[in-house]
Amino acid sequence: MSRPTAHEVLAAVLQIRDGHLQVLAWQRAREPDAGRWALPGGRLRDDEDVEASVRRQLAEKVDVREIAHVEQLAVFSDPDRVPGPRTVATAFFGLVPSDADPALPADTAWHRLADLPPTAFDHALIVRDARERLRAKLSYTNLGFALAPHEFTISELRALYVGALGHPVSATNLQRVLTRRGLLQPTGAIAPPGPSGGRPAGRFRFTDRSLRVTDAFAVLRPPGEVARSAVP
Amino acid sequence: MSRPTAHEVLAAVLQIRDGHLQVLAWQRAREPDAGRWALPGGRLRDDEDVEASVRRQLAEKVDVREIAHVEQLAVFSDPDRVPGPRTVATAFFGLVPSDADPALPADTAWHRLADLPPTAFDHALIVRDARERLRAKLSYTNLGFALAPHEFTISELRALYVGALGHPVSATNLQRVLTRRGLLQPTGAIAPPGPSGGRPAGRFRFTDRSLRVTDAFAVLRPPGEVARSAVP
DNA sequence: GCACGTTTACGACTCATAGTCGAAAACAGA
DNA sequence: TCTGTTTTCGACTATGAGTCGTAAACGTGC
Repeated sequence: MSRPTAHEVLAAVLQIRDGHLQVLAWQRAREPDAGRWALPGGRLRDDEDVEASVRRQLAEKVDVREIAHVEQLAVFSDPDRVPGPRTVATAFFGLVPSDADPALPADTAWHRLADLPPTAFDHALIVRDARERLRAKLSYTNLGFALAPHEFTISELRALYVGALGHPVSATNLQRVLTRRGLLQPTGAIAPPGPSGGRPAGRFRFTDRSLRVTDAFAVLRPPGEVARSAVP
Repeated sequence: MSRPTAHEVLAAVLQIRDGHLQVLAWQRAREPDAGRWALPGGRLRDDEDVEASVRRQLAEKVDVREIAHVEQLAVFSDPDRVPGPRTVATAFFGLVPSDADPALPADTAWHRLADLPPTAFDHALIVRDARERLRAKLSYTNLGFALAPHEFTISELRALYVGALGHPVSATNLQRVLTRRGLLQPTGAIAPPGPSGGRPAGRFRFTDRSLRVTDAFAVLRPPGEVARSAVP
């Protein structure tokens, strides 16, 4: 009754580079959509689930050890989303810390989201969803850890948040809020001052490098709890 | 290279009934997993995307007009999640307002999440994810609208939140927070008092019956904005 | 060395939001 | 009319967040 339906995975891997949010893409050499930029991914194999599949396929483009966070985004299943056999895609979103600069194949490059070249198929939708997910989760999780190096100064962290959110962020409040919620720790180390001098900045790290959600509505959390629960 | 992979959709439809969170399920008559309870769903057709598919298949179990909210949950893709041909499932989660009591087929019934009968395949995982999604979204969205009737008293609304969250909720704070964020409106109407008397309660409604997110980290929203953005 | 510009750190003040408590209002039933 | 119930609403307090200003710690040029 049905023609064969393939299943693929795709990943929008984001990183703050040069203060701007960028996405990893490769340029298609063959039709359809030759010359356009596509997200890493490919067909789901019989012996792997979608998480394993996206990690395997990302490994073909970058050193997966550089990827600090990967999560499911959504399913894209429009019957005509790609030409040829019907293909349902599970989209993922990944984050690479700003200090990583993984080696890339010749056809692969980073592109600013604000200045994206022509993209293949419906991949621009996936990139848009990934950006929205990132912006939302920065607000109620510790997801900043996946954008930041292991150690950083508050100024550096602020620059990452500005790049990801696209609007000014107060360094004082950022530090206070993250500290109060127990997400941030001073390392004791001191960063060397910049070229134009200035007081040397203290270095910090995130206490957790796995996703944690913080509170929203205080009313709606169990009474007496501090509301800081881990997420699998 | 690959054996055929089917794609199905499944939905965990939740409702607060008798003050408890319940899920819609039907009892399988045939093997595999005969006698166990399964979520509504079925195979994805060639001409529909997953959203259309889940709505079509839910319509076989309930009046879809009663379903106030549906959203994607996650993909379940373990190669052995079901016996037989490999099947990747896109799981959804749906909400039915507490005043709806849709007619159900003979094999279909509501079950309390706290007291779930044996479930088929990996459907218990989907139910668990749905509950977690509901609890989280109640805290930073207006998702309560999908649990509540069009009009309700604060006490009724509080009971719904208690049922969904599983812990006590302050009626005063619930009203104040929802009102402050512009999610709640008094209708002017007055509800009749209960059997044991008491002051008649004012009736309220949600200003929006589509999903809206409210703020989390105030630091991380654009300066000067009230942070109340619609979500598609 | 010393003044100057620069950058970070941090305390002080103020406003907004949330948690708690208790009194008053509005009903039913005896 | 009195009592018990339920809802409503104000007052008070605690905490979190926004803003500002000043001090600390550097490099540079004189």
